[in-house]
Parts: sequence; C-alpha cells; structure tokens
Amino acid sequence: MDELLAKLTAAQQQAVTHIDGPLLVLAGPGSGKTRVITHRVAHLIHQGIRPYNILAITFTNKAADEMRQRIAAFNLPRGSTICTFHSLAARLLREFHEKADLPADFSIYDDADQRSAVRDATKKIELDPQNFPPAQMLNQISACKNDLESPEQFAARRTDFRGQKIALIYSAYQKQLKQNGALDFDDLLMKLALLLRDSELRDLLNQRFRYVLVDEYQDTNHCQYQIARGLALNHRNLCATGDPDQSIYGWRGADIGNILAFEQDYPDAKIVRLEENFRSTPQVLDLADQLIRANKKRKIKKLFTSLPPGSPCELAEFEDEYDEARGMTDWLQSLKEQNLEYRQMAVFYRVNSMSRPLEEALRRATIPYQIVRGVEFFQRKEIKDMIAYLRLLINLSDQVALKRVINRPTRGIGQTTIGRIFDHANSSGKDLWQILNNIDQVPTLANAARTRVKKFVAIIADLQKNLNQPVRQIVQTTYKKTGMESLLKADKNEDPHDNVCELVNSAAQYDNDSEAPSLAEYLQQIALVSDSDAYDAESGSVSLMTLHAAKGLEFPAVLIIGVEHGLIPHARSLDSEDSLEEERRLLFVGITRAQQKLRLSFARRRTNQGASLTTIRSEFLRTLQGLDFQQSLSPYEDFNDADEFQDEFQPIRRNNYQSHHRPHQWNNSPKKSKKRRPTSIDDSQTSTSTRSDINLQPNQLVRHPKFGLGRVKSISSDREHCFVVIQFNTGARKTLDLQYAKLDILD
DNA sequence: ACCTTTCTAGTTTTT
DNA sequence: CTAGAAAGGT
Repeated sequence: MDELLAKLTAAQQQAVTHIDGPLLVLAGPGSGKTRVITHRVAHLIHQGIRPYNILAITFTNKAADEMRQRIAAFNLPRGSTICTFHSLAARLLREFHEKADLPADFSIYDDADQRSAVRDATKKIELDPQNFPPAQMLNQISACKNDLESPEQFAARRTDFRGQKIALIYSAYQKQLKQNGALDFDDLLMKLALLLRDSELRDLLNQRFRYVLVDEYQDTNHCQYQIARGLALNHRNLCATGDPDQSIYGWRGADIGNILAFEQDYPDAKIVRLEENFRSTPQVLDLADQLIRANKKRKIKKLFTSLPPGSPCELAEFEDEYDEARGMTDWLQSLKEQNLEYRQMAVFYRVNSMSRPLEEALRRATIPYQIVRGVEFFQRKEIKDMIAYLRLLINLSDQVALKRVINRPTRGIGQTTIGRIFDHANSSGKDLWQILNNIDQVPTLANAARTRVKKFVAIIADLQKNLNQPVRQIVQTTYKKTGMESLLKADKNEDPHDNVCELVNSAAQYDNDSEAPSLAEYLQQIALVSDSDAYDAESGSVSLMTLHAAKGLEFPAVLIIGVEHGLIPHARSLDSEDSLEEERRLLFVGITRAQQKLRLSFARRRTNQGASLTTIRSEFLRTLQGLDFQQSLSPYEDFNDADEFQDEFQPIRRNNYQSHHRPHQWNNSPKKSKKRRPTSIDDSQTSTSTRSDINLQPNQLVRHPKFGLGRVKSISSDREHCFVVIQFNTGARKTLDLQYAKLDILD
C-alpha cells in the first residue's frame, strides 16, 4: 500500500489517507480524481474496513464499472457497493419495498412511458392534454420531485389557476403510477429520500454503509443531496468529490450550491484541492482557463500542468454543416496520418441531431465511428414493445405496458375495448390483472372482444410459468409466443428483427455477468442505461457524443463542432446569467477532455428545421486568445461536381433551397459554394478570433422568406443578440434578430 | 376495428 | 423536417 501511495502527489495522498469524518475533494479536470477515489477505497479496505461497509456513488453505470475494475486490480476483497444514485435507489426500494409501500417488482418508467401515463392522468381528471402538454407537465412534476415537493405543497405555492390545475395533474399522475405499480426516474430518488426519513431504516443503512463516497457532487440535486446526507447522518463519513466548474446539469435540478456549501454543511470537513492536471497540454489547459475565467460564480482554481507543450488549439470555420462534416473527416484522417488511432479521437456536439451530417461524412470517408448513445437502442419501437411484454410478465398492473402490447401484433383488440377495460379498472378500483383474469365480469364488453382478450391473457399466463429460466430464454420465448417474431420476420425491413436479436444478446450477456440473474433485475438495469454507458474504448473507432455525455472521458484528440451562438450557448439558455455560465462550463468540460489535439469548429450557415440559417459565432470564442484560426478556403470546391442544377438554380442554390437537394445525393458531395467571400466584418484580422463577428456586412443583399429582397443597413450586437436593420424592396424597414431571421445572403 | 391520410405541434442537454 | 396524434374512409 505504501508503494501505491508513493505514486500519488501530496494532495492526492491527503485525500486517499483521510479515513473518518467528512471530506471534500475539489478536483479540477484531469487531476486524477478517479485515481484518488479508487485508491481511497483500496486504502480503506487495507485499513481493515470491510468492503461491504463501503458505498461509492458514481454518475453513470459506466463509471461504476470502471471503478469496480480498478479497485479489483488491487487484489483486495470485493463486495463494496458501487453504483449510481438511481440504481442504488432501485435496489434499496426493492429490498425495502414493503416499507416504501411498493410492489416488489415495480416498473420503471422512461420518458415515453411517463408521457403516456401523464396523458392518461390528465384525461382522467377531464383536462385536455392540448392545454396541458404532457412534456411540459412532466418538467414541472420532475422539478417538484427533485425538490421533494408534494402535489399539496405545490398547490399551496402555485395558487394561480394554471398552478392549481398542474397540481391536480401531478397528483393524478402519482395516483396513476401507483395504480400501475410504477416509478419514474425522479420517483426512485424521491422515494429513497423519503424512506431515509424513517430513522429505523436510516440507522440500518448507516450501519451497512459506514463509508460513503459521492462522485460528481456538483451535479447532485436537492433530492440526491438529502440521500447523501441521510446515508451519512450518523457516522458523517461522507466523501464528496467534484468540480464546480464542471456542473452541467442545472437544468435537471442539479444544485451547484451543494458543493459550494459543503463546508457549511460539514464545518469540520477536510478540504483537498487537486489542481495539477495530468491530462492536457498547457495549450489546452490555458484555453480552458481563459474560457472559465469569464464565469463570475465560481471558486477560483489555478490549474497547472507539467506536461510538455503540444500544438496550438485550432478554430476552424466552414460554409455549412456539410462542409464542417467534411472538415471533420479531413482532420481525423490527418491525425491518423500522424499516427493517432481512430479510437483516440472524439467529436462532441451540443445536440444529438447534429450527428447526422457527421455520420454521413464518416461513412463516405469510410472512417469507423461509434455514436455514444446508449438509450437510443431501448427507444426503438420493437425493443420498447418487447420490454413492455417483459414488464407485463412481472407486473400485470402496468397499464402503459399493457396498452402498448395488447394489440401488437394485431389481435382485434382496439381502442374501444382497451378503454372499456381501463374504465372498469378505474371505476371498480380493482387491479388490472384481476380484471383481465375475469374478463367476463366487464359488462360493457362484447363477446367477441372477451374471447380475444382471453387469448391474450392466456399468452401472458403461459409465459409467466417460465420466469425462473435464464433471462435470455425468457426473452426468446416471449418473442416467439407473443407472435412478435412472425410479425417482425414478415417485415421486409430486417432491422427490427435484428434489433430484437440484439436484445436477446444483451440478456445473455446479463445472465453471464450477474450472480443471481432475474428478469426483474435485468429490466431494472436496462431501464437505467445512460448514453455514456455505450462508450466502448476498445472499439477502434472515432467516438461521437454530446458534450454532456463526454463528461468523465478523455481523448488524445477532440473536435467540438457547432461552436455557434444559439448552439453553444444554446438558444434556450440565453435568458439567464446562470444558465449562460452553465453553457460555458459545458464547453469547458468539452475542452478539458482533450489530451493533445483540440479543435473547435463552426459553420457560417446551418440547416435548422429544413431552413438554412446564417449563424453567429459563439460569444464564448471572444475571450479566447491563441487559437490557430483555420479558414476553410474552399478546400472542397469542386466545379466538376457542379451538376446540371448548378446553372439552372444558381441564384437559388446560394440560398436555402440548396438543402432541398441534399438528402437525395448520396454520391455527389453536396455541391459547394463558389469562392469564399469576405463576408465577415473583419476577416482580415481574425487570426485569433477576438470578436464575435457575423457573416454580414452593410449593404449586403439579402432575402427574407416573408419580406423578400432587401439590403442590410446596419448591424449591431450585444452579448446575446445580433440585430440587423434591413431596408426591404417592399419599402418596409425592419430590425431583425439574426438568431431568428431566416436570411439568405445574395451576391 | 383498422388502415390511410392529414395536420399539427414541437424541437437541449439525461437518469 | 419529423414524429405523433386526430380524423376520416373502408
């Protein structure tokens, strides 16, 4: 052990050797935080503490797996609990389900399930989902749950008309979940937090988990904060690690104040700062620091590294997203020539939809890539159907699941029949499965419908006999006996069938990995999959992911695309200083993933919802010095490529209509755009982009979809908006916000 | 009951 | 643009 300590810095050693009492580790990016946590767990065990008494809470399952492996490498006894907040909650709620007043095999509802349930709830209390959109309601409800606020408390706070209605929906939704034997993601946390108010149970858990570690503490919400506090209430052996500068989940209730106030919560806490960076070149670190310095609400941290200098960070400009995508493949290929492997490269973007043009370009360039999006697979229709069947097997009260599969494949059970069954369930107050098993007692049903429902119930009952088999087996028989297999095999699109095979594989994998496999546990596990869980370091391919999913990872080469106003920072984050700072932290997280090579890129126009819009560079670029600016001086210009459309549509093709041709031209690289024009105000001196300039200049001819042709009279911008005054040919003179105006730049 | 067509509304980030 | 819901026809 001493030998292991010797490899750590003084600060790291302090954190590792601290045993009893609260500990806060403020760890800058790349400062060896994971190393500290794993060493600390090893050290605790080495000191004679039983692994069983140690609980480490990570942010993703992936992180938990990795940590488990790294601790296993110390060759110490195993048995520590390492998991996420959500899976900890799911486990404990299952274990103590009676105390929590839950069925043992509750369902866990994902986004779509939640929407369906809240929709049903809204209708049930005779409100129109049109006026109370499920997604919006869920946002509000989620916020409540994160703050441990009950419907009654919400109603007391929001006394306005709409607030009262939302409170009713919240309450009806909870009732609906209860009736379905289901919990949503937020419920998992909320129920655990509430459970911990029971002193008997809390004492028991305090005794079990005598040492508690919480990673990424800056991203805990109030509920998680209460859980952490409750779990360590008696012994106070709470170790929180994190970095306020990497707090990027404020939008889902994370409270950066939790980490900032740790010292107030635990006045006797030992504080350790890890400021030496072992990951990035001085250039990368310097850029990150320049960016994050602009945030006002933060704890100043001085990051430093003793790594040797690398190459300058780059900023690259492109014509549009397709151009940018090809810029990406070029860059990746040039790095490959410099002896980097593809698996050492990553591309980050702000929103998932930005991956499309990238994928296309990567396929065309035959560069292997993986999209790190774990949840996507489980959102496919056929997979959701299969999971709904499986859920139904262990929880027949699950109305959302039942509704989903009762008529898939079609069994002649339509909406009317389903409606009547549910109505009966609601009015009689009986469990759904009781009604299904005694379908003759539903008076409103036609005989034919009864027969069909009975047939369906027989299928489910038959499947339920085999629940003690391996999960792979259960999934396979379910696929067969429900008729899903014949349905999907008859489809000329083979993907759905292949996907179910993939699901079978995942079940087999689970059977292998788990000590005591059960369908319930398997379902719980896949319900809590996160995007980053899909990252495969061994795959040998370039990784594509959102900036959020990039947290906790590192790559020798990193490209961040779409560094534009409205994207980074995102348009929905512009209205408050706090959310703007969070966007800055998000970019900070992205930048600090890079070990050696870092490039940011942006496009001058980007297709948004079918329309190509002129963009503005991100204002975050303004404060950055020392970026090596690469303009795309039409490296992709190819006049041979100009097909017959070019001449015919020349005046139009400079405009939005360009994008209409795009989806169809797989082989043709999208026709490009002529010579680069000095469309920026100060192109000449932008070697380090010191200002956020736009691609317009006075007197420029433009076209607006509504107002027609016009000329730019003046341009002005503040931090958040860029306004242009345009004199239109119709006589109108308008001031337009570039963010919204769909302007085409004409010659 | 079910299929097709039409329309409308919603578009950040995620456990 | 695209997915999902309402509407209308068979």
